[in-house]
Amino acid sequence: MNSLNIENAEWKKFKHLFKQQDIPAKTILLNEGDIAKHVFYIKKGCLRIYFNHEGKDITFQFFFEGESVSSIESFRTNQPSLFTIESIEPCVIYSISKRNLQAITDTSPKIKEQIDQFTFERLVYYQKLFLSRIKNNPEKRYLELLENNPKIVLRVPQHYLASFLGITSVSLSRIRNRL
Amino acid sequence: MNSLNIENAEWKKFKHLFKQQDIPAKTILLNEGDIAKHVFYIKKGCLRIYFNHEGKDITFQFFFEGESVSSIESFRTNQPSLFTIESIEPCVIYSISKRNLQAITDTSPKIKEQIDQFTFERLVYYQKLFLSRIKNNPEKRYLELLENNPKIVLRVPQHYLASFLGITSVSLSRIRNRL
DNA sequence: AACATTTCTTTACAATTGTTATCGTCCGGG
DNA sequence: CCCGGACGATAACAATTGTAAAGAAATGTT
Repeated sequence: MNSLNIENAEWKKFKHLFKQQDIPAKTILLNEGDIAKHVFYIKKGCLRIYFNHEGKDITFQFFFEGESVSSIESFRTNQPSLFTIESIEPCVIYSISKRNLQAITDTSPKIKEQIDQFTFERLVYYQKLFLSRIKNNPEKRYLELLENNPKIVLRVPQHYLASFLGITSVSLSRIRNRL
Repeated sequence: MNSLNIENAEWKKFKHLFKQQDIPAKTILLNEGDIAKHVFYIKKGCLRIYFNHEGKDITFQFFFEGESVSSIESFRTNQPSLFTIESIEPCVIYSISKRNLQAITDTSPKIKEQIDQFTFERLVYYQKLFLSRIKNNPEKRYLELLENNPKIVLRVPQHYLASFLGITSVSLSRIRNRL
């Protein structure tokens, strides 16, 4: 899910079009309000995406090794991104420009197909997140996350996690305490 | 948004592949757990999609005239649908089978492109719903809905609306009373 | 090593929501 | 025309969450 594995044979042909970036923690790769012009692939480390709401940062997704990240709708529509992409840990990132990715999809229908599939999987992912919000209260969402994505719980600072779960870190503390 | 307008020139060529259905209120077009084999276009009326959670129906989207509906991920992946599609009012529906839609997309790259765009727009829609859940409390979500989609508020029974907003109908009553 | 910053926990209080139940209204079927 | 079910409003109480503040623990920096 949400993986666009660029480390297979089909992609290797285009490896020269990717630029490697070694970045420290808390580096911003895309700012909320800017137009996305790159797609990022995480070779090592983890990222979060968040937006500012009434002065507070709200984190709403995490990404790890082997996953690709972009403000997919900004990238595609040239509208300002709704969120910021930032590293949580020091990372090794492969980035590709829109122009170069376009060159690839024009050359390889197979890769275009992969990207459409990637887009589709994000649809399903957001649908599931949305359903999880509707179905469950914060405590259940936390337990669900523990079961389905323990690595997120283990690896990510707790206040980001709380934000992701839609609660305050105070409330998350209480939930953990109850269990 | 979420519109796949099948009433333009490109689609008219394939009109014979659609079947018209006149259905009363509370008719189920697709059952949760079944595999979606049709896409529905609403000529008249409105539909909701919902799933059962611990004995209760949870409504999570409404559709009106001019919109297309399917369990898009079930349709595409042949997995059981996560939700039921049901009419709220008496409706006139045009439905098309997967087989026939396949025939169309194989013939018309333009329509394939439209469907990919439709899929993409649903991605953005779910993302926005998800963000709305994160950002706003139920009262704000209600006000946001009033502003952005007043027709939903006016046209849909209140307990479906409450379910959609992620609250009980009791709580929605209170919110309306406060305003 | 010492200091500053960030992160996490805890407490007390206020506000919101859920639950359960009752009651009134509306609408459609018999 | 009456009756039953669906729908919406309201009340009382319990449970959960948010807010604000303070302090402890962990982390990073110089």
